[in-house]
Amino acid sequence: MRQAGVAHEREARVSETGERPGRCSNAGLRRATRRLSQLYDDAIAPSGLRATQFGLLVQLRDLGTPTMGELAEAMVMDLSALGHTLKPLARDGLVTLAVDERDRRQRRVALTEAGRTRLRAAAARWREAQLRFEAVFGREKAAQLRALVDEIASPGFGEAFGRTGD
Amino acid sequence: MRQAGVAHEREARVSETGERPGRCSNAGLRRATRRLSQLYDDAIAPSGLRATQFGLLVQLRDLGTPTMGELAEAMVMDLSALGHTLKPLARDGLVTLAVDERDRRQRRVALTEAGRTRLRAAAARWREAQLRFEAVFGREKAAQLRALVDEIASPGFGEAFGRTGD
DNA sequence: CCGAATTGATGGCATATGCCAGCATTCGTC
DNA sequence: GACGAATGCTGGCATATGCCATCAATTCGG
Repeated sequence: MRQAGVAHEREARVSETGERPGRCSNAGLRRATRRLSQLYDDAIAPSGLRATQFGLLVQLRDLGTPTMGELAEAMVMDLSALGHTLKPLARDGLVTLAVDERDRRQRRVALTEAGRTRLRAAAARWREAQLRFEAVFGREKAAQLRALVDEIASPGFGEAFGRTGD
Repeated sequence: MRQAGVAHEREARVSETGERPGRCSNAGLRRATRRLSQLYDDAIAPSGLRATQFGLLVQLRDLGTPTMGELAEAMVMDLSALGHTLKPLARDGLVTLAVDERDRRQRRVALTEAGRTRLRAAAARWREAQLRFEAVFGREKAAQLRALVDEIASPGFGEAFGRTGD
């Protein structure tokens, strides 16, 4: 029952245009992400992968042998962040980085056999977590949520918002 | 490097029960969070706060002088993670940690005047980002999204999902 | 009141993420 | 073909997060 009565205090000062923003979408998303990551992590951890790493490997499997840049874009992740994130996976022999001979600036990322094996093991646990989530939250709402976040993650959204950096 | 026969494999093995989980909700949420955090960060950064810190300070303002545990729960954050996150804020004099005299195990977190000032400055920028997000994404969908993530972040959800750790 | 169990927070370690400053490589141009 | 601009990635630094081991303080039994 805690955070029920705090909503009104900051409504007062946003009256000129009538545009009253709701609570922070970003903060809400982060909270939900922390919770959900913990739930998926608990489920996947025994396989030796974090939920985040699992997601990365899935994306990698789907893309084949993308360059770091391509993978970063697909993950909606900063290039350097991707590099850091790949390090423990490379160290453990789940992925490899290889210079692209066509363009030696680029690195091609690839799943190793060990990576595929690990991914399969994690996938079984992931599926349980996913089904459980959909059961508890509701398949309908889960689908709605995915549609909404996918739109935000889509390349077009960033530009529409006014990204100047790309 | 073989990669044939990878795409269909996950379709094939989920037929027994007919429950075919969709794409990973967790991964989707993370992608969206990265994107949105970047957008809010870009907007808020000039005030000297990260979007995450801003959210934390807002929560702190709303709670008053909670203990670390209370604040962590409200943020859906691990207690130690909260401790780490507070460190730069305390270092910069935006928040204080004080032993609770009633129970000396507990630390009470509080916003300093500098913290309130910084928060106000950031809030102006936040509001622009928030309005822009709602304009681009749609107020309706933004509201839907917040409702969905708030439910996931709510205390009840974690338990319903089968939290064993609490 | 003492010692054991419990609770609240910290410190160490590891991953997750992002920004910026290089470095290497390629591309374009003259 | 040399040179400067553009591109792709790595490394250093800082925050974001979480787990576990530990320490400190409180509570509980007896």
